[in-house]
Amino acid sequence: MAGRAGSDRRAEILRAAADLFAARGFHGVSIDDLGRAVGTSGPALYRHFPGKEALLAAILLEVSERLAADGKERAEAWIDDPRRALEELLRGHIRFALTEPALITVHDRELDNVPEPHRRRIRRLQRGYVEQWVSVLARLRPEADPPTLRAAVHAAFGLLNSTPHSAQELAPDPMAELLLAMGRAALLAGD
Amino acid sequence: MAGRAGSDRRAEILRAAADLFAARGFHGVSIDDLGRAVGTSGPALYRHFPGKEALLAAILLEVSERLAADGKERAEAWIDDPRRALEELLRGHIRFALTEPALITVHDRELDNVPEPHRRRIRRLQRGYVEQWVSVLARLRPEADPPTLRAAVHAAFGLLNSTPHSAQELAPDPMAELLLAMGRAALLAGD
DNA sequence: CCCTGATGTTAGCGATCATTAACCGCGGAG
DNA sequence: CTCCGCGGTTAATGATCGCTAACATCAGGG
Repeated sequence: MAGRAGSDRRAEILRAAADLFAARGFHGVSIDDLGRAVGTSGPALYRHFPGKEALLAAILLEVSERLAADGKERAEAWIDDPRRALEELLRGHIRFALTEPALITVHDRELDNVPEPHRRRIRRLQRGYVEQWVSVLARLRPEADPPTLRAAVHAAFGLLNSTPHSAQELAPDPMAELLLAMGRAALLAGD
Repeated sequence: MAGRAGSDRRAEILRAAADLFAARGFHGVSIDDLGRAVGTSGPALYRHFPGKEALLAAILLEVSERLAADGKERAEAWIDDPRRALEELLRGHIRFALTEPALITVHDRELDNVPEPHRRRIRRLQRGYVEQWVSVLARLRPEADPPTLRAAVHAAFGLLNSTPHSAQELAPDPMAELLLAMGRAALLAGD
């Protein structure tokens, strides 16, 4: 099945890189490690990406875009039902975290290693995603001020993103239910 | 015994190392960086620690011990009031996370870089700490099975430990209150 | 049939890394 | 006084790093 090998290569490299970066950290993975993970030599990667940092940037950009787009879609679909919108945001994020643990891990650990041209864009996307959650939550908790809501959303992300590290305790399905219940309760906790 | 002066230096090195490891990751910090952070040259550190990995091991061991000991103390002090025991566990962990963000960060990111003799001990301490929480929580939620409780505790740690990354949104005091409310709600969420 | 672009390979370059070696000032005990 | 060990220095070593150079293979179109 060598049919469509060419264009898949880029995605294959990014996936392998995300797994390795998640497991050992950006600086803990060498170019040769990355090449070996896709069955080539190290320098072969320079035919697809200009450098190691570009790999990381591509991973983070794609993740940030997916999260932001998905969040926007869900929030807008339930624009008049914030309770349901929050539920959908939670489900979407949880599904992503359980499906792509490596991406979630890299996404919230390695931003500092992305060089400046791309870092700003990734930050913007991340901030937009957070604000999506904040604006939904603001309608459910009108008494809370925005800084508190932002901190609460960040804390909830910490809860949801912890899955990759604790992983094997539970099967994906009950884990999703557990995270949903905990995330909802945490975000709606008055005090 | 020259205990005081020598051990000041040691503690100073460990603190600087924790800050750097938290900010840039274990592999992102060089021996020269570590030396510079305490006003000496890089190789001077070998007068106090056998190597870079030993620095990390010492940091993680101390943190794990502090958490485990503190958790045990609080849980046993309220052995007959699990509601209060959970409250105390939460407060203790939150205080630690807010007071020592670098230690918390290194503690849950860098275990894989600790070589084997010490890693096992650190893991044992960490597991003991988790079980402390689980056993308190089990009395508050008798219907839940242990794997679910363990996963819930890990998720709660993710929530509490996210502080260092979101940090500057809120002053420490309201942040502590927010985390307490969210952690309590998340852990007690029936479903 | 060759030319060319895409995608590999190995060799090598300069930088940086963790660690060791060799040396030194100094404070306090005998 | 002397000696010696503690805690520092600079220099050097071998490994590894990201990346570039130079070359190879091969498919397809003219």
